[in-house]
Amino acid sequence: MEPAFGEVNQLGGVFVNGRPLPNAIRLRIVELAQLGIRPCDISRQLRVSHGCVSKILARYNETGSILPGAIGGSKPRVTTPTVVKHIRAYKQRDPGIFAWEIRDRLLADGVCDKYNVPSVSSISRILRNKIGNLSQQSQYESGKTPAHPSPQSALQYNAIYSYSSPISTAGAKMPTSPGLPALPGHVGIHRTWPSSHSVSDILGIRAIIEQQGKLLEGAIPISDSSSYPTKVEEWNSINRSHFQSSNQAAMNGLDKSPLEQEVKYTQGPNGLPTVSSFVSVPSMTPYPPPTQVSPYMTYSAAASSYMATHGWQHAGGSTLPTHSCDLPTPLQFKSIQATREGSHSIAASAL
DNA sequence: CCCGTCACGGTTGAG
DNA sequence: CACTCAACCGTGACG
Repeated sequence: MEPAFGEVNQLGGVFVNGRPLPNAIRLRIVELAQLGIRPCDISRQLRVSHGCVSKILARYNETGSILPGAIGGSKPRVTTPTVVKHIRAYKQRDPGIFAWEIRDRLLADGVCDKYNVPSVSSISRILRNKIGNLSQQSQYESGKTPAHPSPQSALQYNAIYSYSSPISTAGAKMPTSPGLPALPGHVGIHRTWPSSHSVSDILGIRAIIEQQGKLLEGAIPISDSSSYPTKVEEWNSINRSHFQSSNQAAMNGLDKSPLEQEVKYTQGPNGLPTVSSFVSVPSMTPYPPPTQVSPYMTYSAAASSYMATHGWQHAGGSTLPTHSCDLPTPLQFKSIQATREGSHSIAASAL
């Protein structure tokens, strides 16, 4: 059973044991690091354990992704990507082929041996679930190896992060940033948008996306586990929230990260999105005053409301994994950098 | 003091 | 449908 509230770590930050940090915080960790802020200061400022900061940054440098890995589930035992690929090939070559024939062929072609060959029923299920729609790539195809990312998830990550990066700071700072991973090619952002009905088009943010520049692409897990099967309902809700929040984006102005709008949405999944309480807060509290407890406070009117109503807490149900935050305005970043000189001053000022 | 690493107690979800 | 279990999580402590 999942706790309704998170726990508080030594630094006063709120976390939920066993669950990933909100994407917004992960993103912020990377952003701060790219601004040259030391991990230990990031740790203090965001009240995330340094081990965690270290891990997230290490992963980011390695994979280019700020996202947590795929939790749970099990790897396919017999229906490995290779097997699926072969089955698909057989089926394409001979659409009328029977499952038992496929089984025989897998054995004959040496794809499987008698120990790991899928049962006829498994093959049927594969045919039904993974190959029934031949236009749809097998989600497992690339597994966790940084091979080719599924366009779908790339799209979805784009939808989140492109949109959420602090535009001005990212654009200005990123290009020569050292921590930035070398990204394969220059994969255009909208290359991954499937159609003209993409979110960016609808929201009219393409221009923004293009301005985003490097950080944006850095934040997109182009080469990492993005191809890992992603929970569809998450993306549904994300996209939903984007649609839903589109007017708010226009309404709220520049400093409002879209992720915030997602929270607005997720904050009231069962009722009305609690927009009003949200909108006013971030601009008032750039960083938590000393008395406040959690960095999450920054993201919502109160930690309790954040924790209590946040969708990601729900076990089993359709989770809304993206979390939002008010990404620091350029101003805030400047102040951070200004205090950068003394290593303690940041923590002091942030706390 | 900083930071990489890892045991730990936890959650998740495909099989 | 309940269960299993290997994946991942962040914290906290150690070196």
